[in-house]
Amino acid sequence: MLRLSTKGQYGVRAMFEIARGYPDKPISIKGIAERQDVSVAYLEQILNKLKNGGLIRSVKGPGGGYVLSKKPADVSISAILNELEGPVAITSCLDPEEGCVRVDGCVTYMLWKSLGEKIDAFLRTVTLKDLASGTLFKKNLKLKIKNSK
Amino acid sequence: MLRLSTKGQYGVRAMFEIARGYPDKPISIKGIAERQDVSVAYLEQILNKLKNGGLIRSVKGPGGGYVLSKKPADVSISAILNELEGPVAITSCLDPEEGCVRVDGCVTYMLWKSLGEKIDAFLRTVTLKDLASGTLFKKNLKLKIKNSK
DNA sequence: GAATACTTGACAATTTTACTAAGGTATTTT
DNA sequence: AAAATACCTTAGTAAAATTGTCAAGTATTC
Ligand code: FES
Ligand code: FES
Repeated sequence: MLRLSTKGQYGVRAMFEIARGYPDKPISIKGIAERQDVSVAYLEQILNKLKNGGLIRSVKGPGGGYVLSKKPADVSISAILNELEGPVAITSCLDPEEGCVRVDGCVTYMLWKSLGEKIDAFLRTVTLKDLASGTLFKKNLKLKIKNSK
Repeated sequence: MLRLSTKGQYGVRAMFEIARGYPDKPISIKGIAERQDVSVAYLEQILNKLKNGGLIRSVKGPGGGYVLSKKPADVSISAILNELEGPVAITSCLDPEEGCVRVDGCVTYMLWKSLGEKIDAFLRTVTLKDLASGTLFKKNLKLKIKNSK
């Protein structure tokens, strides 16, 4: 359950590739497609959204591609997914564009709200730099050791 | 993003209703349907799964319904969702029934794995008793006060 | 002007979701 | 025994979302 769409997944992987060229080497869609095994046409869609969201900028012509707008340490996974799929909203009741008439007195409202906040809080702490440096793996390892004690 | 299906949502709300009859008052599908605004036919499907998973047992005949197998404090949201929709698996790569050939060297694998673990850890801490007592709201409130300090 | 590479919008196949329908079984009450 | 209550099980289905593809652009460089 709670599956993330491929668009979100591919988007993060594409952003990781683009981060590798920061700050001055544009990364082409073709290059990303090859290294991450995703079709060029699909990536076009995804990168376009990220560009409109201001996370990356594009360089046309030969040698062109995409470049990160901010340094990798300042681009969180939350920001990427937010642009591609909107904010975390476990239920339609929590979606700013939908809402729910039962909110008052609904026993599960706070549950899904809290969960959503926890998820986003985590995603805000992880950046493209973390992906590149493997920080996440180390963090996770530390947690496990702590828990098994 | 990361929407939970209505099946999972309704399932939790149904379990909350059933918890109210614990330990000896069976709650009928019809009653749940009325109080939670969900169709009887759909609930039948959902409760059947929960029954097969051993979370509830059924009492047939007039005055019958469903009863929790364990006390509310011992039934976590994680257990309910697990039965209805399987374990948390942010990507197909993390799904025990699917997997992924790219796992080695994939920079996002640990990211989705960690997120999934965090989500499940949270859902394991929340029980039906918490829903009924509003514990969650208080917990959340405390967190907010702490963070705003 | 030829090659490279991003841009945009439409569209189609597939899968998942969110149910409905219908007939059956078990239990209790009268 | 019969009627009423309530769970049990499978099948089907319409709508929505997902997961892409396709084609015809525009801009830049060499
Ligand atoms: S059903 Fe919408 S808030 Fe609970
Ligand atoms: S793509 Fe499957 S593990 Fe990264």
